[in-house]
Amino acid sequence: MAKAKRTLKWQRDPEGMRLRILEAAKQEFSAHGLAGARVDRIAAKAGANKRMLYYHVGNKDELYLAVLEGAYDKIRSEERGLDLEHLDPPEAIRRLIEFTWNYFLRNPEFLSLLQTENLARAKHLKRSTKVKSMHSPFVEMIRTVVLRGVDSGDFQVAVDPVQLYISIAGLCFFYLSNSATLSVIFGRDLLAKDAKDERLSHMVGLVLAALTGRSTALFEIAKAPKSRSAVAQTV
Amino acid sequence: MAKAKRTLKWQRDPEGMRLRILEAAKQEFSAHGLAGARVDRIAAKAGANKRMLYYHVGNKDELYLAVLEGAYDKIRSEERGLDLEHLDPPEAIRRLIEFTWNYFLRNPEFLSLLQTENLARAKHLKRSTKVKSMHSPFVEMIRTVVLRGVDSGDFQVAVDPVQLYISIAGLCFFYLSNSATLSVIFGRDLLAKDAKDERLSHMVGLVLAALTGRSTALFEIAKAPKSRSAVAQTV
DNA sequence: ACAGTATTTATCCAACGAGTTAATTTCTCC
DNA sequence: GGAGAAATTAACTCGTTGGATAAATACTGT
Repeated sequence: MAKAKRTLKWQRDPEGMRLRILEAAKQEFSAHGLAGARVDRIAAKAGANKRMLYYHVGNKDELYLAVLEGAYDKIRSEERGLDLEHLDPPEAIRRLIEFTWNYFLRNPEFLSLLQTENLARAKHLKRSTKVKSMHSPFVEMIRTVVLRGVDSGDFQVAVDPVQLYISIAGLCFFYLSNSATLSVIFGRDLLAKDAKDERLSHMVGLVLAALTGRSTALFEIAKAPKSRSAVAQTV
Repeated sequence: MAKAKRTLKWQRDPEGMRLRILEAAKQEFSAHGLAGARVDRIAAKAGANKRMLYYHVGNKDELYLAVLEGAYDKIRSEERGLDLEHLDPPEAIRRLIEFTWNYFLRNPEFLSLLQTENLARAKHLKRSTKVKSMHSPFVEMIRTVVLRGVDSGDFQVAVDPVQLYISIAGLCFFYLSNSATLSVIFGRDLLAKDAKDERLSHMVGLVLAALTGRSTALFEIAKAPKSRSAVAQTV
C-alpha cells in the first residue's frame, strides 16, 4: 500500500502556490473585508493548507498588505501603457476616463480593497514602502496632458492633476463601489448595461465640458444614448 | 449597609438608553465595519450591559440596520431643509454641493457606514422598507432645479437628476472617504484646511462649468484660492 | 541511495465573541 | 406596602478562528 504513489502528489511549485494564495486572498479580502475574511477559507480556495499561508506569505495582516500592494501595482502598471502623450489633450482625458471606468468594472475587487483599506484609515498601507514610489510618474503623466491642453487652447484652466485624477476616479469609483446601495435607494439597477453606458457618457461629458469650457464636447455626447423619460440625459 | 442607597441608581430611561445604544453602535460600526465591530464594545460605550442591546434593539444585524436607517434618515431630512426652490439654478447647485461636502465632513461615520454596507453589497439595506421611500422627494427636488435651469437658459442640458446627484456625491465622497489612502499614495495631506478648501472650489467649478457651459463660473472660483506651485489650480 | 532541506499535512488550543439564562433591582399602580 | 411588570446585571455556553506544533512527504545534490 506504500509503493503505488509514484505520480507526483504535490508538483512542488512554491511560486505558483504563492500566487494562488495571493489570488485567493484577494477574493476573500475583497468579498469580506479584513475582519470578515477567514484564513481557512483563503487556504481552501487556494487549494492549500492553512499552514501554507504562514509559510509562504505571513500572517493575516501581511497577507492583506501583499494583496493590497499587488492591486496598486497592477492598475498603475496598466496605466503606464495608456500612452496619453500621443493624443490630443481632450482625447487623452477621455481615454483616461474610459480606462479608469473599464478598469474598475473589470476589477471590482480593487474597489473593495480600497474601501476596506480606507475603512482602516490606511493603517496598513502606511507601512508599505513600495506603493508610495509608484505614483509620481502617474501624476506627471496627467500634468503633462493638462499643460499641453492649456498651451493648445483646448483647456481653459491648468487644473491640478491630482485634483483632476481624484475627480475622475471619484466619478467612476463612487458609482461602482456604491452601486449596491444607490440602486436600492434610487430604485434603479445601476449595473444594467444601459445604465453603465449612460454613466460613462455622463462622466466624459461632465469633465470635458468643464475643462474645455465649451459644451460642444458635452452635446456630442448627449446625442448618443437615446433612452429614458424625456427629461434628463447625459452630462 | 442596605438602607444607604436611596438615590436612584439606574434612572430607568428606556428611550434614552436606546438612543445611547444606537449612537455607540454607530461609532463602533463606522470605526470597524460590521464584522470588525464588537458587541461588547458597543455596550461598554453606551454605558450598558451587553444584554441591553438585545433587549432594546436586537441582535448585531438588527442593530446595524437600525444604525444605517438612522443615518439615511438624518441626511435626507437635513437636505429637505435646503430650500433650493428659491435660489436661481446655478446657486442652488452650488448650495447642494456645499451642503453635501460639509455634511460629509461633519459626519464621517456616515461615509464609513455606506462603505461598509456597499462592501456587503447592500445585503442589509435591501431588507429595509423605510429607506426606499425617502428618496423620491429628494430626486424630484433636484430635477426641478435642473429643469428651471434649462428654462432660464442657465443650463445647457437637462441632466438626469440621479446622475447629477451621484456625480456630486461621488466627487465629495471619494475624496473624503478615500483621503487616507489618497494621502499616502500622493504624499499630500488631503485633510489639511487648504486642501479641503481647494477641493470644494474644484468641485463647484467643475460641475457648474459643465452645466452652464460657460467657464465663467469656473474662473470666478479659480481666483479664490491662491496657493500651490504656479501650475494647477481649481477645476 | 542517502542526507539534508524545502514543502506540505494533520491536529491542537487558547482566546474571543455572539448570544442566552436566570437572578436582581427599580418602577408603577393599586 | 406589596404584587407584577419593566429594566438591568452577572455569569455562562458554545461555536469559531487565528495561530502554533510537530510529524510526514517530496525534492536536491552528491
